[in-house]
Amino acid sequence: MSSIELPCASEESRFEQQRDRMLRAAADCFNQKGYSGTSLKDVANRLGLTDPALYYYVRSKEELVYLCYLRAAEVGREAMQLAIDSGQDGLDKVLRYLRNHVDFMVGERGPIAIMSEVPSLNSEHRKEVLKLSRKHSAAFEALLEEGIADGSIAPCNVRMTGNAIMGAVNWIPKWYHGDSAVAEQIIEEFPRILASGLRKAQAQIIG
Amino acid sequence: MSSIELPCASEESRFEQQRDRMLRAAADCFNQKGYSGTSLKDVANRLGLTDPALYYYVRSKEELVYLCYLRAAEVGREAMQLAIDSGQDGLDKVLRYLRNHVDFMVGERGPIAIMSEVPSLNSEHRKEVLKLSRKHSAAFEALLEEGIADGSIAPCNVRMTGNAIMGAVNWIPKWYHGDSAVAEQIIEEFPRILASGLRKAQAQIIG
DNA sequence: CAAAAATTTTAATGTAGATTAAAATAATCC
DNA sequence: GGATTATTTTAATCTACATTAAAATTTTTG
Repeated sequence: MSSIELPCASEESRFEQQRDRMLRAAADCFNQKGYSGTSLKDVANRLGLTDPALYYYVRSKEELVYLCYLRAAEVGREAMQLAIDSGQDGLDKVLRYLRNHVDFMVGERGPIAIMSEVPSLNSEHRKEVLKLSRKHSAAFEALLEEGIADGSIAPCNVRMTGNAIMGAVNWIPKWYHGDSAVAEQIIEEFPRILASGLRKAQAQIIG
Repeated sequence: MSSIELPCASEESRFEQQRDRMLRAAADCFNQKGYSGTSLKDVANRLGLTDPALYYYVRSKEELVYLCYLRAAEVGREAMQLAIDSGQDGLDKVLRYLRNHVDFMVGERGPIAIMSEVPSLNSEHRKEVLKLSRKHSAAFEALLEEGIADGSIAPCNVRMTGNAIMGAVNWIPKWYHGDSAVAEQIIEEFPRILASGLRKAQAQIIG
């Protein structure tokens, strides 16, 4: 109730916004130049800042990486939740999750940092990130189980299958560099290939 | 012409052997502790050496990484060649390649370094590694094309499909840590899932 | 517009870890 | 076994960042 602009919940504070810009710049640097190849200066410069300015937003480079990974985990979680909420059967949810996640990665939520340097996080941060990561894997495996139970997905080793698919997804930032035409191809082809596989359907005897 | 033991081609020199041990130790460290998280001391200690000893085998840490990546590329190339030589149709070659590559990664040729830090290589090394990498991708895509042509693989966007599958494979060292029971599961499940996909085969009308 | 708070800068410090040099040990060879 | 070569070590640099401190600027607010 007012003409006064209070930093209401719906509108992020300038601080939050800047910090998010920073995290995305950092994610982009890490993905493109590698972790050891990107200095705080690189990240700062991309924002038109000088390196010490970043310390207004994070305590350390370690925390910068940590926050990038938290952000990555959060995006994955959202993609998952959306899929769970809107999907029909197990397979449909899996495919929706894939589409959502890829959509986020290559779209306005990206870039998202590849979690290549989890081991260099400090013990506390590492534990938390690993926990989120495992939780996400478990959720994905649960979708697979669901699909197997409801008959939409063929029986499989869900652990390995999950690893395979998550690997394909996690690797995307390695080769995707912002070309939106390619983004569409990813979104089109990934769910298709993972759902149907390479093998050409044959006229087959159903046992 | 002699009873003198020349370091013949078939038997690697002690130097070569030690160097290879070093590269594998380094790959393992990089995969497990991350690039920035592993110092030369870490690698050296794992071999029962002290850090400066490594400089007898490589000029620099950069070269160490470079050699790890060359080795990774070579293993991939061998897996590919083996598959090309022994496979029947396109799909069969693809699956053999997958099996071979995974076999190597988790077996006596491993561990193999994830190529996470290509961007931190110097310009010359980076170019060479990228060239090998692209060559390998191209070879894989060629197998897909072959399969599509001979009818063993369903038509697809080979670029994206290749990226997806290579991603799944490249990510393995992130979560595989030497458990041989798991190794068997990988070898069993990866080719299956990538060939057949998630979807449960339905009784279908063949168009 | 002045004062307070927020944000960024310039300049200085610190340090881990890569690298080098020189010496020591171990292996090889005649 | 003594000399030569190969390998590793200890001890000493060197440097690229990350980080901190203090000052300057910009933004907000009453």
